[in-house]
Amino acid sequence: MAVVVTPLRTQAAVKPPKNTKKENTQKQLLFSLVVFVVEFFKMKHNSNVPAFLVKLWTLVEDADTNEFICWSQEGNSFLVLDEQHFAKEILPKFFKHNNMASFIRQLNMYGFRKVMHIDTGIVKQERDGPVEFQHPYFKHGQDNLLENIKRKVSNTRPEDNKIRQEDLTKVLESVHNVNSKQENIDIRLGTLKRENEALWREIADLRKIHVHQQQLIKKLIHFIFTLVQNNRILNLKRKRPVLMNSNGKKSKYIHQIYDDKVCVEQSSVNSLNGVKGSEISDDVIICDLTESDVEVAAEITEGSPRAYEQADVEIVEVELDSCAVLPAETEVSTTSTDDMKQTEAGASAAADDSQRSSTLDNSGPNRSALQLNKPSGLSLEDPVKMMDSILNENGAISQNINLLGKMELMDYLDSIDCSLEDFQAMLYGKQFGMDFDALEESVSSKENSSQLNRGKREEVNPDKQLIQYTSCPLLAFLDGSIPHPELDLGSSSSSSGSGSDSDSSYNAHLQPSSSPDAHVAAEPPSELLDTSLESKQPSRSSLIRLEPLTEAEASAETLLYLCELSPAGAEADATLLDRV
Amino acid sequence: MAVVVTPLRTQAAVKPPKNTKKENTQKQLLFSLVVFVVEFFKMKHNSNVPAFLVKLWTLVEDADTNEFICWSQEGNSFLVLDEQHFAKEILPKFFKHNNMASFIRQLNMYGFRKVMHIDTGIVKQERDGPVEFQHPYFKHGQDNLLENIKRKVSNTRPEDNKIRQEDLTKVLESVHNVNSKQENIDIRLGTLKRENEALWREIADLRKIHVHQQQLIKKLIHFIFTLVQNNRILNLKRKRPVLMNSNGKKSKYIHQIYDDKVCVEQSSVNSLNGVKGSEISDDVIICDLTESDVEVAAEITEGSPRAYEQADVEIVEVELDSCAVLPAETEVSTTSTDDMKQTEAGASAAADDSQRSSTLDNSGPNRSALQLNKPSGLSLEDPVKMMDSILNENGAISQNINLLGKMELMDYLDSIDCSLEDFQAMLYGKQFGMDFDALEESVSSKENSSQLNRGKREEVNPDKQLIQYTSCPLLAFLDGSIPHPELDLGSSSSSSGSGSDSDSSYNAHLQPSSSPDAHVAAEPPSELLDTSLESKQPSRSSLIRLEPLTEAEASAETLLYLCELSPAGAEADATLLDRV
DNA sequence: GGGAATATTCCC
DNA sequence: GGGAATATTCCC
Repeated sequence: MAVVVTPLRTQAAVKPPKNTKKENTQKQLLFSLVVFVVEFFKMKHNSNVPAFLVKLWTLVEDADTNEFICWSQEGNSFLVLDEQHFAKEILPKFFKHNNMASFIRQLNMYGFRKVMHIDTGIVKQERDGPVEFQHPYFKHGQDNLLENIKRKVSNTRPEDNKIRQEDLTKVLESVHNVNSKQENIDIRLGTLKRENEALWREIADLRKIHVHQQQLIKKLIHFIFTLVQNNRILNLKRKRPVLMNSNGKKSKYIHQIYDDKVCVEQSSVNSLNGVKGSEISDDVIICDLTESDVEVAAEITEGSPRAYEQADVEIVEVELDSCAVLPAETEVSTTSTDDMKQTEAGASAAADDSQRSSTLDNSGPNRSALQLNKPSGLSLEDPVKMMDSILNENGAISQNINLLGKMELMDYLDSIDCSLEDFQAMLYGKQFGMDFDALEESVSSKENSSQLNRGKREEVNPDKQLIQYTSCPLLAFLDGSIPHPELDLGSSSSSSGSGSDSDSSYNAHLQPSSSPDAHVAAEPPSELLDTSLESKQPSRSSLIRLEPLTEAEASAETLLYLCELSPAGAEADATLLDRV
Repeated sequence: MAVVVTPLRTQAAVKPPKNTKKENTQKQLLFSLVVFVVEFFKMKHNSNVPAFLVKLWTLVEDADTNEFICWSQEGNSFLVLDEQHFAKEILPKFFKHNNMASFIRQLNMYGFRKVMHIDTGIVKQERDGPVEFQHPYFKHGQDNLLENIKRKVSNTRPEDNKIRQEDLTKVLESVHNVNSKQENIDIRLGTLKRENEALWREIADLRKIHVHQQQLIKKLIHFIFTLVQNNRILNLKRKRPVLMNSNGKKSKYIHQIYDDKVCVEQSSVNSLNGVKGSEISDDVIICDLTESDVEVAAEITEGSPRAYEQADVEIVEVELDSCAVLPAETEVSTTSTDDMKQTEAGASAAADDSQRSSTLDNSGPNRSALQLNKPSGLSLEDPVKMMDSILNENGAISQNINLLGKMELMDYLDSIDCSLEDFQAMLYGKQFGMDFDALEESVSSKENSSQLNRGKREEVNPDKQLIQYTSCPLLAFLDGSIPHPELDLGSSSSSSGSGSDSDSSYNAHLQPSSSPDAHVAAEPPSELLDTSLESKQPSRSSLIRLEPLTEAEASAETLLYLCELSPAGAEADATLLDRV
């Protein structure tokens, strides 16, 4: 199959045809003219106006083709009059095709719009009728505007890219958001972790304190129990010989105790003599005593035993702070109870028939004393008063004591006195060899973490501040129980009382709930610690080392042992208790 | 300017030219043939082989053009022999141009490669020499392969898109990663938050316990102090009349105390008689006593005061667990000390000249007793032994007691006995009205959070389990101090002792450090709580309500007050202490 | 009118 | 050889 195609065409664009044989003279001339026009135009406007626009401009301007294509009347659009002939005869002279569609496609490509005539537009859409195209920058006589006409760059791709770009931007934006969120969360996580560690540390501290305190309480109560036992043995000794000496009172008390209740009856109020001033709060009457008053009182108390008129007994109680005698500020509290308790089955059975021969009364009508008046039932009262009342109940029981040998009694009293003083001295003598630097360090680290908490973000409740507790319950106790260290230090001569914080300061930290609310775990910590942020707990190490360690250190270490009783020790203790 | 271009060209592609005037017959024929070939080819292969490939195939196959373009010898490539003539004479018949460059551009566009001849390639690159092109699917006689030849789609855009797509995929991937990370972190954050809340709750609990315990300790020691004071007053009363009765021993002790130390000297070891069995641990000798032994001992103790041969004194101490007399299991410990302490300046000054008339000894060579041998200095010893020693020191002081009026002494002893028994009854009588359901609830919530901890991620240390402490220190104390509830319940007749956990179980939870290590805060919690995870703390509420509340509840509430002393109450207490 | 593939040209 | 702009064709 031999196919020979002879296209007789010209280069419509810039370059002259190379060695085209058999081109006739006319065509070569026309071609040269087109080339010249395009090149001239480009030179004239010094711009890269696309070949299509130059050719179109030339075509419309050319008067020779006005019967097929020409300017409109106003000169802002052009008309194609004979579409068929224009495509087949005119187009090939300028373009590489003879298709009106391709020509229109190019027009559209450069932003030309077909001018729609309202009258003819919809009705006839006449075939072979003239078609009109316009472009804002394609105007008669203004070829300088041509350079503003831009061919549409493939509409899809850039738009697509733009959309993609926008998507990408959004995605990147969200990534950045997520990243910053994550950083925030990381920071919070770190803060929480640090807080958690601090919490665990504090819990460890508190647990140790708890154990210490438990052991201490155990020992204290054990101590008291032992006193009771000693007392009981003495009671046994003194009660057996006097079984027949009965007035019915003793057995009554024993029955009361058998019912295993404590029933404190109304106390009697004694008159006050020689009292310089008094504070009255509820049932408590507190009297200021001068030194002479105390001496008078002591002399009165020193007097020989006198007859006790009342069925209920009263006893003088002198409270002394930290083993020091402060004559000018001595409080003497007096109360009376008629209650007695007996918990020991065997002893009570043995003592069932024993009687109380008489009641003792150490307080006279002219005694200088503080008096505590207890309400009946003694429930739900001020604990201080309660404790005082318990203490004062001691006086209510001193009945059958005269049946015991005087030597034995004095022996026992002295033994109690001695051991109590030992104990007291140990408590106030010296503090423990705790590592207070470590405590301070932990305090400062907690402060750092709290600063982090405040500086960074919400949700970290600044109220959730950690409070450094002293890891030694006895220390804390002393802090709470010695209101005025200077007074204490100045007055205590026998015990090396360590300086300590004021009671109020400590309480401000602890924020103890003032009501006996049982819902301990239900309360959010922030409520518990509302005001604890403001007050800073002063370092205790300086207080601890105020006085050099002396021989009393041995006692201190002993007490430390009391507080840090090992499980083995506790079990040994339990075994002891078990076998008693 | 009139430009007339007359392109004489043919439609190289499919469609026949429409109404092209002045096309000669030959050209129309050729055009028809090309169209036929292309359409025939498409029909034959039923595929859309691009026009360029069909035209090229036709051109190479056509024998008439073999002098310009033809197959190679092997038939897997084609040769363009006369490039100049081929471009100007042959190309226009098939394409809309007469440029060899455009032809080669199309070849490259479809993946054709120029065949480089090694001998001629670099050396001459001869002009007008034949050029050879090949394509794997452009082979002589195999037109069916043509459909495998694909025009390169604009390399830039799809690649660009592909790259963009890859980037987008990566970005989305990272976003997903970040999101999942964030979810994980959120979970951990939630876990940490819950843990934190639990920790805060526990800290609140522990702080309350701490406060409770502190108040309890305060009250206990206050109680003991008051006993001391009472004792001291009695001592004052009994000592003043006997100032001249001196043997020098008393002043020695007073001086020791003035140096504010506790110095316990070596105790004497007494012989053991009538002992059924003995446990020896360190310095402690624990003896099992039969009931008859105790009775014997009691009878011996009940005997009339005898002469005390030793300078140091010994006293019998009987420890009883929870107020119950267990005659078969009574432990009697005996120690001797020569130490006495006096912390009260005024009292000591007044008593400076007082003397110890004699020493008391309750232990005979044939006494059935437990004996505690204390080392000198009594430092760093077992706290149990320490406490025992303190208690036993009570015996060391019972000297001048016989100088006091017998009535007074008995009165005081009974008062102490009564108050102690009251206290004891209160401790064992009834527990507080705490909200134990709330406690249990918090326990279960903590278990939930711990399960979360284990199920989710690393870093959440499973050892960091929270332990529910009883919020009542006295409860905890009772738990720890009553090893065998059934024994206790069975034996204690007077006090309503509440059932409790065994001592060992409780200790397993607390994990108290067995060494007096002062670095409390430095230890990680996991070490503290190593074994505490496994054991579950049984609910205490059932134990608490074992017995209905009786009249003793009043005492219990009183003790509750003791434990929950309000700051105001503490200050009132402090004021009292201050003024004493 | 315009999307899309191919074609042609221009340029590196 | 190939990127890129423009041109042409095809198609919706």
